[in-house]
Amino acid sequence: MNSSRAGATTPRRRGRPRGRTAADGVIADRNQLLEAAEELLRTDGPTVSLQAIATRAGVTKPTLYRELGDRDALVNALAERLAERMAASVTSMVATATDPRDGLHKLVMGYLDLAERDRNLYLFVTAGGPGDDRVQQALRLADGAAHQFAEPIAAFRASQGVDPEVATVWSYGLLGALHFVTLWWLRDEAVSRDVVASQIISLLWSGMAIPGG
Amino acid sequence: MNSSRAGATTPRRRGRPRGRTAADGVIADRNQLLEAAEELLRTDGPTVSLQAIATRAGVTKPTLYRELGDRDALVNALAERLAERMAASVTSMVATATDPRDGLHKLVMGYLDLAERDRNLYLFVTAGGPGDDRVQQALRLADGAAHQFAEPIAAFRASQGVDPEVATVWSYGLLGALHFVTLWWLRDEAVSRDVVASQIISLLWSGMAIPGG
DNA sequence: AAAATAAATCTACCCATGGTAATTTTGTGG
DNA sequence: CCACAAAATTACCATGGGTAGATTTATTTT
Repeated sequence: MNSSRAGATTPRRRGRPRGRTAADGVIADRNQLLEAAEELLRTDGPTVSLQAIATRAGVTKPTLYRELGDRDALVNALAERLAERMAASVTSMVATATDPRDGLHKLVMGYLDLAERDRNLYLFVTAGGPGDDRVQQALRLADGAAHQFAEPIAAFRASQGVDPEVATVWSYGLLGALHFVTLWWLRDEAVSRDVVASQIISLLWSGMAIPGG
Repeated sequence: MNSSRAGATTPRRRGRPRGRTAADGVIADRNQLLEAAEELLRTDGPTVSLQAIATRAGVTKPTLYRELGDRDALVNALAERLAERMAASVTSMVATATDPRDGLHKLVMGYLDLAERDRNLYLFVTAGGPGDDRVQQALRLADGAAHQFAEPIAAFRASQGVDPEVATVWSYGLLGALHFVTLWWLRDEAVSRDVVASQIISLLWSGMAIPGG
C-alpha cells in the first residue's frame, strides 16, 4: 500500500517499484485511479486531461493507460461506476414504492438527485469526449439502465394483459426525457426539483392526452 | 464567383484575391463554407477536422476562422441550419394534422426521417465535440426546438383548461425521448421506423399508466 | 549465487488538431 | 504616387492523446 495519498505531486522513481509482490493490489490501483479521476472531475469539470488525472493519482500517463486503457475506456469505467451507484440508489428507493406510479416518482427523484450531486461526472459520462462513436458515447449510461428498466416495464405490462413489446423503446424514451430535462434543469435551475419532477412524471405517466379530450 | 468547385485541392494565391470589391459576397462565402462542412460531414463522419473542411472549401484555416469563428461556432451554425430544416419539414407535416395526436405522429415521423437522412450531421450537432460547455452542446438542437414546441403545447392545454406551466419541461422531455430513441434506432435498427414511431408515440401520448389500472 | 528473464514504471517523444501571429498581395483614398 | 486597409496564405504555438524505449526491481532458472 505505497503512495496512499491521492494528491501526490511527484511521481514515483523510475523503475519497478519496491516491495510490490507479483500481481496483487492491481484492482486496488485501478480503483485508486478511478477515484482520482472522479475527484478531479468534480473540481475541474469534464474536460480534464489524462495527464492531470495521472498526476493526481501519483503516476504517469503510460501507467494510466496500462491500467485503464484509452480515454474512452476511462469514460466507460466511470460510467459503469455511476450506473452502479445510480442503480443502487434508485432500486433502493423504488423497492419502497407502494405502486408503479410511486415507483416512477422515486425513480425520477433518485435520478435528479444523483445528477445534481455528481453533476460534472454526470456530464462527463453522458456527453462524451471527442471519440469516434458518438452514439455509443451518448447512450453509455442509458444502455445499462435501459436494460434494467425494460424488464419491470415488460413484466408490469404483461401482468396487465397489454403488449410488452414497447418496453425497450419506452425505456430509452424514459431515459432520454429524464436526461434532457435534467440537463435543462442543471443549466437553468428555473424551478425547484419537486416541480420539475412532478411535471416530467405527469408526462411519462399520463401522457399528453387530455383526459376529457 | 471564383473558386466555385467545392472539391478544390490547391488553395488560392497568397495575398488579397483579385477582383473582390469590398464586402460583397461575404454571406455567399459563409454559406459555401457551411456547405463544404456539411458535405464532408456526410462522408467522413462527425470527427472532421477544421483543416479538412477548409481544404474542401478551397481556403485555409484562418479564413475559416474569420468567417465562422471557432469549432463551437461552426457546430452552432450547422445546428441552426439543421434546426431550420427540421422545423420546416416538421411544421409542414404538422400543418396537415387533423388533431393533436396526429400532429404528434407527424412530428415523430418527421424527426426520425430527418435524423436518418442527415445521420452524421445529426450526430455532429447533438453529440458535440470536446468543448467546455457540455450542457450547451447536448441541448444545442433541443433549445431551439423546445421553444417552438412549448408554445403550441401551452396553448393547447390552456384551451383545454389545464395547467399550461408544464409546457417547457414537456418540450425538453419530448425531445429527449425522441433523441434517445432515435440514437438507439440509428444504432441497432432492430425494428422498423413505423414500429418505433408508434411505440414512442404511445408513451408520449398516453403515458405508462394502464387505462384500467 | 550469478545470470537471465519478467514486470512495472518513468522519460522522452510523435502526431494530430484547434487556434493565432506574422507576412504577402491587392485594392482604395488622399 | 504613396500610405493604409483588406483579404488571404504560410508558418507557427500549445495542448493533449497515445506510444516506444530506457531504467529499475523482482523472480526464476541454471
